[in-house]
Order: sequence, then C-alpha cells, then structure tokens
Amino acid sequence: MALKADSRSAMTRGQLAAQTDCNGETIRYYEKIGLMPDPTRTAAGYRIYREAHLRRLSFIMRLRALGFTLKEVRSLLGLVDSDAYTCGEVHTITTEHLAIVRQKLADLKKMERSLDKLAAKCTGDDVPACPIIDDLYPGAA
Amino acid sequence: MALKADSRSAMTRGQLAAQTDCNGETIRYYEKIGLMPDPTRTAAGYRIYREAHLRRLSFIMRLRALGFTLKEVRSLLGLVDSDAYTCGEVHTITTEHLAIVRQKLADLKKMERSLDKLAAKCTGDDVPACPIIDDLYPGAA
DNA sequence: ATAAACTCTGTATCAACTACAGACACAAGG
DNA sequence: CCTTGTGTCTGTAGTTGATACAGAGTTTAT
Repeated sequence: MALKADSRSAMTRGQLAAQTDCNGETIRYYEKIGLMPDPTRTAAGYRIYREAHLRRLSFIMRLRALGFTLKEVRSLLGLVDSDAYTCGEVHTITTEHLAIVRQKLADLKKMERSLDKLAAKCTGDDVPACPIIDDLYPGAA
Repeated sequence: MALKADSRSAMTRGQLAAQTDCNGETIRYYEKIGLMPDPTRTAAGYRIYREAHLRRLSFIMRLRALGFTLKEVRSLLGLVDSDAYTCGEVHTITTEHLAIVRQKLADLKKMERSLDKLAAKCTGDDVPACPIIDDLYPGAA
C-alpha cells in the first residue's frame, strides 16, 4: 500500500504533475531548489503530496504563466510563508515585473516591425539574391 | 609588433568587440561554436581580425537584435556562406521567425493584461492582506 | 625597467528546466 | 506466485546564449 487510506488528498508525484500541468521532473527540481517543501515519503521512499502541495504548486505555475522568474516566485513565496506580507510588498513585486514585461513587449514590437519591413522587401522568389541579406550583411562573402 | 603594418583593417579582439558592441568573450564563444571563423594569429597567439570578420560579426549582431536564435543565425550564415542562397530561403527563415516573435508578443500581451488587472485590484497599502495573493493562491498558508 | 592593460586558455556559472541511466516498487493479469 | 508494464527513485548531463573568472603570458606606455 503506497498511500495511506486515511488521506483522501494524498497524491504521488505523477498525480500532482497531472493535476498542475507541471512536468514531474520539474516538481523534483522545485523541491531541490527549495520552492516546494520536502514532502513526506512512503516506506519505500515515494513522495506523498497533499492538498497544500497542490495549492502551492498551482500558485507557482500561475506566477510562471504570468512570466515571473523563479527568483520573483521565491520572493512572493517568501512573503506568503512569512505570514506577514503586506499588500504593498506584493504590489511592488507585481508592478516591477509588469514593467519588465512591458519592456520586453516594446523590444519585441520593435523586432516585429523591423522583421515585417524586411520580409516585405523580399520577393521570396527562387533567385540568388535577397534584399534582406543586402540589408543586414552588406558586402556578404 | 602585434599586427602587421600592411593591414590597415587589422584588429585585436578588443577592438572588434568595441566596433561591434559585442562582448569580447562572446566573440571567442562564437568562434568556438563555429559562427565566426578561426582568425589568423600573431606569433604570440593573439587573434587578428579584419574587415570580413567585422562585417560578419555585425551581421550576427543585427540578427541577434532581431531576436534570431543562434540556430537561425547559423542557418542564415550557412546560406550566405554557400554562396547559393535564394531570396525564398531567406524569406522563409525570416517569416518563420516573425511568426515566433508574434507568438511571443501575444503571450506577453496576455501576461501584461493579467498583471495589469491584478495590480489594479491591489491597494498597495501597508495592510496584511492582498487581493493578488487571494487570487493566485487561494487558501494560502 | 616596470607597471598597466590586454589577451591567452580552459573551466565554471547563470536561468529554468528536461532527459536520461540504472535500480527499485507496485498494480494487474494469468 | 510470477511476470509484465508502468511509475518512481537517485544523481548527473544536456540545453541556450552567453558571461566571468583564474592564472599565465604579451604588449604598450611611461
């Protein structure tokens, strides 16, 4: 019997992975770097996860989906774990991250415009010359 | 005398780095992974770069600024080096990359909107509760 | 002559995973 | 009870695109 009968919320790593859409190896990784707590184990050494792990990992996954780095995730978890976070602290991390996202957006938009312009110059034909190369590599080999 | 007097375009690695805004270590790295050709050396082993290296590295830097991966850069360099590229081949790589950029843009925009909504919910005050956490980590510790 | 600045090599580090290899564990079918 | 297939365990290596060293040698400037 791998998981005790008294814990209706008990899960194996694979089950937690399925519930959270997180790769099973990644769970192990988050544990190693201290984002997820060391779970209890069966006699054979299998990890046993419970409701709290599920909620915590879901939180991490949501933050990752919002583009937060693991460092930022760690900060936010630190706040929550401290049980003494303020709205202001969370807001600061969020808006700082938002600024980074907006910067990346601006950079990507610039790339998109340039690429679009380049692609437009191009006939795309089966001819041995290309305005894109002429533009980016003047005097190419 | 490190560099021969007859080559007015000859540069050291540091000089090439300065000309291209590329980190000197990165030049070494590009050489190692085969994007840049092994340059000739002085008797003491110092790399000597010339006009052709400057042009090639500038091309790479432009592609990087457009967000091309090194794999894509390698493909484009391969085409140019083959001396038998067609406009169509270049166009294909460019539009495929453009599609990736647009996908990233879409993802980031989604993140931005979500973050913006979250940040708006938040008072940012010095109070021990935060709607962001309530949203993302229901039932937090 | 000597100090400052540069360059050389190889290796280690970063983010954030992902993918093994080789050994156990466990559940289901016959 | 045995086998087979899947799941899990550990530790380690690989990925991308650099960047940062250490320790030695070279060149340049004073």
